Amino acid sequence: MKDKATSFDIAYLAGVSQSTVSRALRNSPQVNNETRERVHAIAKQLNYKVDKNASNLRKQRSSTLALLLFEDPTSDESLINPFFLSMLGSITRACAKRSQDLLVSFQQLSDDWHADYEDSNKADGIILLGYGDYVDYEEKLEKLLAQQTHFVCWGAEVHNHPEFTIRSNNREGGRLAGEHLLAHGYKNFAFVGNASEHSPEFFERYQGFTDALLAAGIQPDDIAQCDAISTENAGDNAIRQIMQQGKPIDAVFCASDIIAIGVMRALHQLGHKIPADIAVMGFDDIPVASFATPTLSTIQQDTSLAGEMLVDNLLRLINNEAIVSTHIQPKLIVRQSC
Amino acid sequence: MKDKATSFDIAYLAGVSQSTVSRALRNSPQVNNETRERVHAIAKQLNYKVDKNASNLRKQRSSTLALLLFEDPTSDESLINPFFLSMLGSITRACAKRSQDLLVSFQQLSDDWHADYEDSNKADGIILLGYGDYVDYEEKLEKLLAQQTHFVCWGAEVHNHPEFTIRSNNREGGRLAGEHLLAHGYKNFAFVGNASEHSPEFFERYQGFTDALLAAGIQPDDIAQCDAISTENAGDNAIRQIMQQGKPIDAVFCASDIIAIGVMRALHQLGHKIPADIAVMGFDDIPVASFATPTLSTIQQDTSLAGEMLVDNLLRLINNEAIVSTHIQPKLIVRQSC
DNA sequence: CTGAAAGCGCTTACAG
DNA sequence: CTGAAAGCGCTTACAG
Repeated sequence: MKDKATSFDIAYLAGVSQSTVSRALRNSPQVNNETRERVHAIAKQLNYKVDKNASNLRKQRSSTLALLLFEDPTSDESLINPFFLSMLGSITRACAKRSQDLLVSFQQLSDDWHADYEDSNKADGIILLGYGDYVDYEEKLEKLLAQQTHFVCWGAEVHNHPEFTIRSNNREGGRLAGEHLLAHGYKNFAFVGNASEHSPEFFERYQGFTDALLAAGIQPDDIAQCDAISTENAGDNAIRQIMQQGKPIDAVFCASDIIAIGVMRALHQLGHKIPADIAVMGFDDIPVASFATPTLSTIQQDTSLAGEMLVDNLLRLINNEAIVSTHIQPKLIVRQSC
Repeated sequence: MKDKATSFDIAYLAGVSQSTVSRALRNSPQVNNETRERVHAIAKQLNYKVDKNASNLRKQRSSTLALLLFEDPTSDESLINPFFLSMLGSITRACAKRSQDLLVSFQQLSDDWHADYEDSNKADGIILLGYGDYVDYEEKLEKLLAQQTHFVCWGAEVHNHPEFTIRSNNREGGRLAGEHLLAHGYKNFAFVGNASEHSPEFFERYQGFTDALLAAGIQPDDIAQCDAISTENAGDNAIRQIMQQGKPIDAVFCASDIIAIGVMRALHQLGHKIPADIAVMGFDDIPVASFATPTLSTIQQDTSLAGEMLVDNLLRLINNEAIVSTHIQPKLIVRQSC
C-alpha cells in the first residue's frame, strides 16, 4: 500500500511492455481485448492510478479548469454573493460530468491569470465569475484576449467578443420585472442598483425595466434610481436616499436579490408595509429570496444551465472548436413581495 | 507569446546552466545574488512560469489540496448548505495564503478517494466536508486511515483518531443555547434535529442542551424532540409533528439554522408569534440567519478559523508533523427570535 | 497488435 | 557557487 504502483509494475505482471499497458489503460482500440482486460484487472488489483503529473506533462494538457471568483473587497466580510456560490455548485457538477478537475481560487485584479494558470500548465482554461467594477475588469479581459488565453466569463461581455460570455438575457429579465409590476397596477417606480457601464449586467436590467415602463408611457426620468453594488447594506442605503427625496414610490425593482433584501429591511424599518405600501422585486432567485419575509418575487437565472454552458464553451475553446454567444432566458418568479 | 518559455531558454539568455536557473528561481541560498537577479529578470521578461506538472512529477508533491464536499442526495435540489459554502470560502482563502492550489469536487460515497487524489498525485491530501449519515460515512473514514491517506475532516470524529477532526465544541454550543433560553424564563423546550450517532454533531448539540436544562432541574424526557436532517423542509415537518402532540412548547432549539428557518416558517403558518408565543434558536450563524424575520438568534461557528485550522493541520500531516485535536469555541449570537 | 525509444520540463544528488 | 547528468512516470511517433 505504501509504494505507488507504476505502469512498469503492471507491465511486468501482465507480461507485456509498458507501452501496451499505457494503451490498454486508455482503452486504445489497437490493443487486443484479452490483453486489455488482463491489464485492467492487474491495475485494479494494485490500486493503480495513472500519475496525473506525468500524464499531463507528456500530453501538455491538464484536464483541469480554473474557476476564478471575484472577491469584492468592498463587500461584507468573507461573504461571497450567494448567487456565485450557486454558480460554483453547478460548475463543479458540470466539470465532474466531463472528467475535468476544477481548481478554485479568488481572483486578485493584480494577478496575471494567464501566467498563473496556463503558463504553469495548472489548467487548460479559466472561468471568470464575478462582479466588481467592469471598467477596471475590462483591461484584464483585453489582456487575456491578447495572450490568447482560453477563458469564458459569466455576465460581462468582452469588447467585440461576445462569444466568450455566457449570461442571462438581462434586458429581457428587466422587461419581465417591469411588465409584471405594471400589470399589478403600480405607478411610481424606483430602480436600485448601478446603472452604468461600470456594472453592465445591472445596466441591462435597468434598460429592460425602462423599456417596459416606456411602453406604458412612463419616462425614464420619472423612475427614481440610486446606485448600489450587490450587498444588503448598499440596498439599505440606496432606498433610504430615494425615500428621503419625498417622491411617492409604490414599486421598487432591485438589480439583485441581495440588494432587495437590504431594501426590504430598510423599508420595514421606515415603517412601510411590503407589498401593501411598496412592492419589491429582486433578480437572481438566490435561496434567501424564498426565506425572506415576505418572500421575494424575483427574476430567476438558471445557474444550472449556466454552469454547463460555461464549461462546455471553455472546453470547446480549448479544443479549438467554434463557440457562439449565448443568452440564457430569465424567468419570472412571483412570490409575496409584489 | 505562443511557445512557452522553458528553463533552458532562460539559461541560454542568462548564460548559465539550466540547473542554476532552477535554483535561482526557487531562491536557493546557494546561488550568487547577481546571478539570481539576472535569472529572475529574464524569467519575468519571458513571462516564464515553472511548469507545474514537470515540477510536481519530479518533486512527487503537488502542492494541491482536494476539498470534497458531501452532496446530500436527500437535500433540496442543487442547494448546498450555506454553512458549507461559507467553509468553502474560508478554505479557499487559507489555501491561497499558503500557496496551495485547491481542487474542489463533490464527494460520492462510492468513490475511492485515496485512489482518486493521492494515488494519481492530483493532491497531497484531502479535506472532507459534509453531513450525511455518519454511520455510512465512518466506513470510508476507516478505509482512508488504513490507506494512510492524508486527510482531515470537519465535524465528524474519526473513531479513535480525534486528531484528524476540526470542529466546534458542539456540546458547549448546545449548553450556551440552553442557558440562554433558561435565562429568558422559558420553561417548555423542544429540540429539532437528529439526536443519534447518525449525526454526531447534532447529537452533541442535543447533549449540551440537555446538560443545561438538567442543571435547572428539567429532565431530558420532558424535552420534546423530533429528528430532522439539515434542510428547511425537514425542520418544517418536524416542528409540525411536535406541535401536534399538544404539549405546550415555548422555546425551540434547532440543530442548524436551516432547520430553524423551516421551523419558523411552519410556526408562522400555524399562527404562532415568534418570539412572543414561541422562541426559536438555531446553530451555525449562516447569512440567512440575520436576514430572516424575526432575525434568528443562534450559536455561531467560526468558519474562518475552521478553514485555517483544517488547512494547517492537513499540511502538517503531509509533512509528517504532529497534530492535535481541536475544538473551536462557539459563540452565542442574540437576535430577535428569542 | 506489440515493443523499444524518445522526450515532456523540471529538481536534485553528485562532482568540482 | 556552478554544471553535467539522472530520472520523476507517463504518451506517442516509429518500426515491425
